[in-house]
Amino acid sequence: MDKAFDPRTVEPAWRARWSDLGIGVADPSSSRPAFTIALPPPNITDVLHLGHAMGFSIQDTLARYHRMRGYEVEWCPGTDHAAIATQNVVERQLAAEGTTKEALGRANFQQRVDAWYEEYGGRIFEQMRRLGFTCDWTRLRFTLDEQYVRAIRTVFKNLFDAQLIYRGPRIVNWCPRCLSAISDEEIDWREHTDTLVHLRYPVDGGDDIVVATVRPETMLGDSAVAVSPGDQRYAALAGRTVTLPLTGRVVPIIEDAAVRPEFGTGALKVTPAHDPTDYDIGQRHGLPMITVIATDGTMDVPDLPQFHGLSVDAARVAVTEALRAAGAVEKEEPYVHEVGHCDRSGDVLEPLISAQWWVRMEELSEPAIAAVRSGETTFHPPRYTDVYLDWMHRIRDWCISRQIWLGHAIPVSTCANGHVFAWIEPPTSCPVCSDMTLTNDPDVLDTWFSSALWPYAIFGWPENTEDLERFYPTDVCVTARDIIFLWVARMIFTGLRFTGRTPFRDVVITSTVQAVDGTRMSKSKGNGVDPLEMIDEHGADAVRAWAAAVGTGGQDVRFNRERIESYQRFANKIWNATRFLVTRLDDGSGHMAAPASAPPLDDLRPEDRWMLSQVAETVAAVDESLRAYRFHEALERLYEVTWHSFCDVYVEMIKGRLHDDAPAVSRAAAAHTAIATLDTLLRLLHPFMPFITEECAQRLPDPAPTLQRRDWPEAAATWSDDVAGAQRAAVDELLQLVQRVRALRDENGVPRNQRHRLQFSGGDPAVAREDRVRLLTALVPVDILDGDLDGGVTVVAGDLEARYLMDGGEREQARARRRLLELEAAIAHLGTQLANEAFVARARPDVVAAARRRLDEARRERDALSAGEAHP
RNA sequence: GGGCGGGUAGCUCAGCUGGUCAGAGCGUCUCGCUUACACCGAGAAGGCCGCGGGUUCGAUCCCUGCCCCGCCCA
Repeated sequence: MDKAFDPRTVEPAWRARWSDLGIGVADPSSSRPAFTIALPPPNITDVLHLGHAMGFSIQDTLARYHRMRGYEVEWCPGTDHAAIATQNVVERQLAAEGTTKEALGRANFQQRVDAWYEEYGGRIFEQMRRLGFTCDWTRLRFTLDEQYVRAIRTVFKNLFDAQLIYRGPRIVNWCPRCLSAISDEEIDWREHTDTLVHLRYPVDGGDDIVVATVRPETMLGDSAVAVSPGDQRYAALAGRTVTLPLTGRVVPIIEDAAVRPEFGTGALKVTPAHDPTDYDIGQRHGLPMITVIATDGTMDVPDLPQFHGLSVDAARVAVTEALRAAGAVEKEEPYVHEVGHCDRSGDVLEPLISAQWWVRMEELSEPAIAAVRSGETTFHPPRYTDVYLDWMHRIRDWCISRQIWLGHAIPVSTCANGHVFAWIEPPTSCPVCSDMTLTNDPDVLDTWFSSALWPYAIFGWPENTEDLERFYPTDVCVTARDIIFLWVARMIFTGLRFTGRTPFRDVVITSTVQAVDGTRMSKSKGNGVDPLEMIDEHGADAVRAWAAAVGTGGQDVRFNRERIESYQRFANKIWNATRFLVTRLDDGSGHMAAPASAPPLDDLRPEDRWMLSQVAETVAAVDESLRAYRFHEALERLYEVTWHSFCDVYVEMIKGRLHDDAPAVSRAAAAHTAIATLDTLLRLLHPFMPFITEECAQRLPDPAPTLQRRDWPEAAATWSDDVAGAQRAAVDELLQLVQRVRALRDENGVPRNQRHRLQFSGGDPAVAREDRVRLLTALVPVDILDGDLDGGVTVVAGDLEARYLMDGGEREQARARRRLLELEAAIAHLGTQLANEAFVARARPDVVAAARRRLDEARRERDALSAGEAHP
C-alpha cells in the first residue's frame, strides 16, 4: 500500500465495480423488505452544486446503510424538464444568435430545446457518479417521458372531472418578460427604494382625501378609495365619492378591514386589476376591475394617449408629473419596501388579472394536513411540521397554467359547440357532441404540477406495475427546505388523492449551504463553490463526509474547506491504520492473516476488551443516530472512536504484541481484536465514506467483493459483558494517568530520548499489575520501578497513584501545586453544595451521590499530592 | 407586520428532556522526523455559553424582555 491515500487512483475502480455488480439496481422480485427513495429530480439545465452534493450524499448514505441491513433498495433518479428555466436558457442562446423563438416557430424551437436536453441533460448525473452514488440508473426517469406524460394527464383529467380544476380570471403574478403567470413560490423578493407619493383626491361636495402609493401610475385604474372601518379621521367621508384627477372617473370611498390605518395616510387607493390586496377588496365590494397595464408591461390606456404604450417605469414618472401639474401631489418621500421579481428572468412582476387554470385546494389540503398531523409523514427536524401545516392551512388555489411554449400542454379541448373537456389521449372528436373541430388550450402546465406526481409516476402509475406495488410509498424524501411548499406539500396531497397513501414516511430537510461570508451562494456573485473541484482536491469521501457532518439539522451552514480537509485527513488516517495492520499481519498476498480460529475470551488482554467494548457501544450508537437521521452524530462518533480510541490508543498499545516474536497466544488475540475492530468500523463508516472503506476492507482476511454485500455490523454479546466493562474502566483509569504523566513530561521539556522512571501503586483491580506495566510503557517512555513510592512528583488517577522521577524538580512541583489549587477549589465547591440541605434534600439521589464521590476522589488525590510534596 | 432559526474558544460548529457541559476540528504556542500515518504524534494556552430580569437547591440549557444576524410568510 502507498504511504498516503490517493483518492484519484482509488475512486474510478470502485465506481466501476459498483456499477459492474449492479449495486444500485433493485430487484422487485426479491424477498427483502423494500427501502425506497425518489431522488428529487434536479433541473435538467443545471450542474451539480453543493446543495445537490449534500442532499444526494445523504440519500446515498441512507441507501448504502439499508442495503447492508438487508433491504431491497430502490433509489430512483430522474430529471425535471424545468420548463421556464430551459426556455429561458434557449431563448438566451437564440438572442445571442440574433433571433427569437417567434422567428423560429414552435417546431424549430422545440428542436433547439431537444438539442439542449441532448447536450446538457444528464450532466448532473455524470457528476453524481463522481461521488459514488448508487442510484438505480436502470430506472432513470424524465418528466417528459411518454409514460410520465400519461400520468400527468390522468391526474389532470381526474381533477378536472371532479371540478377541482377550473379556469377563471384572477389576479396573478405576471412576468412581462416570460409573458407568463408565476406562482407565489417563484417570486424573488428584493428590497427597493422607491418614492411614496401622497395624492390628494377631491371629495365630491367639498373636502378631500389623501392617499399614499408607490405606484402612482396605477391610479389610472383606481376604482375606489378605501379606509379602515371606524377610522374617525374618515368617518364623515365614507360613502361619498371622489373624482379622480386625470381620468375624471368618479369612484366611491369605501370601508374595508384590509386597510391598515397606520400606514401612509390611512386611506388606500384601490386598483383591483393591479394589486393582490386591492383585488380582494374589489371582490368584496363588487368594484370594477380596470386594466391599465398590458401583459407586456406597458400602459394600456387608449383613452389617455399621453400615457398609452409607455413602460410602467416611464408611466410612473409621467403620471406623477401630470398629477403634480394638476396640484394633486401632496408630498413625496423615499420609501424602502420589498418588490417581487421573477426568479427566472429577474424582471419586476406585474400583478394583473388574467384567465388561468387553477386547482381548488380546500378539499385536497385536508387529508394532507391530517397525514402530517397523525405522523403518517414526519418531518426531520420536527419544527418543519409547523412550517408545513401553517402553509397548508392558509393555502390558496394553485395557479397551474403557464403561458410559455415549453412544457406539458394543458390537456383540455373545446369543440365548436362550446363543450370543454379534459383528455388523456389526444381526442379527435368531442365526447359530448362528437364535433370534430376541436381547439386545444394554448397553455402549458406549471412544472411543479408534474413534479407533484414524482414518487408514484416514476414507478409507472397509473398502471399498477410491479415496481409501484413493490417500491411505493417511498420511505424518505431528502430535500431542501425552500421547496417544502413548492414540492413536498404537493406530492403529499396528490399522493394521498391518487394512491391513497402519503408518498413518504419521513421528510428530511437538509441544511442550506451558504458561502464563506454567510451569504447565499450565487453565480452572479461568484462566491459559489464547485463540488467537482472539491472532489478533485480532497476526494469524494471527504466531500460526502462533510455533507453528512453538516447536512442534517436543517440549519444554514457556512461552507468551510477546512471541514472537508479534516475528513480527507481522516481518510488518510484510516488508510494508514490499515496499512500498519497489513504489514504486521501480512499473509503474503497483501491481506491480513486472521488467526485460525477466534481466540477464547480468556486470551484477550484488558486493552482488547477495552477496544471491543467501545466498538459494541459505537455499533449501537451509530445505529440509533442513523435511524433518527442524525448523521452528524453518527459520523462524529465514528471519527472519535476510529481516530482516538483505535489509532491513537489501541494500536499503540498492541504494537509490541504484533511482533513476529511475540507470544503466539497474545499475538493472536491482538490480531483478532484489531481485525474485528477495523472490520466493524469500516462497515459502519462505509455509507459515509464508501471509497476508502472499500479499499481498506479489501486488505482484511477473506474480503467480500464489496462492503455493500456485507451485513451491517452487530456487536457480539461478549464485547460488552461485565468483564469487558470492568476492564474498560480500569484501562480508562490508566489512560488518565498516562495523560498526566505526558503533560508533566512535556511541560518540563523532557527530551523524548531521555527515559524517566515511574513508580506506581494501587489501581483498579480489574487489571493485573503486569498488564498495567506493559500498557504504561507502551504509551509513555518510562521504566517502571518496583518498590514503595518514594520521591519524585506525585500523579494520581482514580485508585492509581504514581511517582514520576525526573531530573530538575522545580516546574514539576509547580505543576503539582497548581493541581492542588484546582483540587482545593473543587473540594470547597462540592463541600458547600453538599452542605446545602436543600440540595441534598431535593436534587436527584444519583446527582448527590456523584457529588459525594467526586468530593471523595478530590480529597484522596489532594492527600496523595500533599503527602508526595514531602518527598521531593 | 407575523413566524421560524441562530448569536458557545481567534475561525467554523457540536452540546441544551436543567446537576463533571464548558467540548471538537481548524488556527496559535511548546516539544518530537519513536519504521502505520508530518495529510502525523504528545502537550499547552484560549470562553462573564449575546445582554437584563425571573423560575429553581442549582441554568449555556426552562420562562420573559431587549439587542444583533439569517430565512420564510404577508
